[in-house]
Amino acid sequence: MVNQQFTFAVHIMTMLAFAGEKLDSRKLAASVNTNPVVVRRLLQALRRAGLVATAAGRHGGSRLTKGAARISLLEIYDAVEPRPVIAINRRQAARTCVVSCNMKDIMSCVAEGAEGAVRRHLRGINLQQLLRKVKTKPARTARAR
Amino acid sequence: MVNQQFTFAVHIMTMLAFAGEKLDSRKLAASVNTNPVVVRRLLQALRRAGLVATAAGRHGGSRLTKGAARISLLEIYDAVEPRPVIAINRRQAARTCVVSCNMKDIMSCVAEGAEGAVRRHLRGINLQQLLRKVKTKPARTARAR
DNA sequence: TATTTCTGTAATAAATACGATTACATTTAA
DNA sequence: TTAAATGTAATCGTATTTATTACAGAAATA
Repeated sequence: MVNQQFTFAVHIMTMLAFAGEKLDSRKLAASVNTNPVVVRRLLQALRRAGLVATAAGRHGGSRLTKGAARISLLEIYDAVEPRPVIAINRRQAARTCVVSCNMKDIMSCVAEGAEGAVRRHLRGINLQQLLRKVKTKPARTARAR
Repeated sequence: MVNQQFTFAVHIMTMLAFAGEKLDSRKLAASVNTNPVVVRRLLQALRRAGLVATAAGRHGGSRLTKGAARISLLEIYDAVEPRPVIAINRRQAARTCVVSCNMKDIMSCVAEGAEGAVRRHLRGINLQQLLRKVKTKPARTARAR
């Protein structure tokens, strides 16, 4: 299964931005269609990144710590620390093969470039932009697929 | 387990470019440090993309169909069809939640942008550039990690 | 032509990653 | 004090990925 933590986290953040008030993990989980514990784990990561604040106990829940316009998708991306965009071969190189010995460095360079490209893309998008797309489109127009 | 097909494929292609001659799946597998069958499956994908030609039978093996300078990493990327850079939530949306109903479209847009950024990056790198890095650096200077 | 050495590919096993769930201690409001 | 939340560890089930085995087919060569 593909790692969906980033998607889940963006969904959670969008929900919090849209609601503009404290939401508990049960409500967030219902929207994402997953388990509250999964949401709480992601909220923990978002909290560590300073993006949300959480109140424990009765009537607890989480809210954003700053305005949606000031939160970029890159911040969310870094908060959940997803796997690299391009995985490199982690196993031992074949010592007798020049190519094999150099592949790790070569692919690391390629992977870093790709990672940077994704990061630049995400840095250019903020939560408020996503919010506008939610408000623009009523729920009943949701497409299949 | 993380998908390493792209890394494996680039390694294979770099080997073929470096060798400049037909190599069999056993030799390629030794360099990548994996099983010959894994290599043959990747060669099948590369063959379908027209990047390599394979001879069956005794003294068989694979070689590049064109010069390293004319093969971009994007072609290799497309040949192995890796998973999307950013996975989107595939499950049902919560019909009563406006945000939930819009998230798939919103994230698809974000994911497509990220995919495009990676593709542009890979399009700008060709096999010959990787080859130069191999030739520049002798095997004994390979670093740990 | 028989043998050897490759490839192609299916089938299956093993390792790993991911998300779901259960459980329970802790916190806070009422 | 109780109810309703969070925090977090532990475990399970499933999906994904790679490794391995097995064997049929192809081509070179003795």
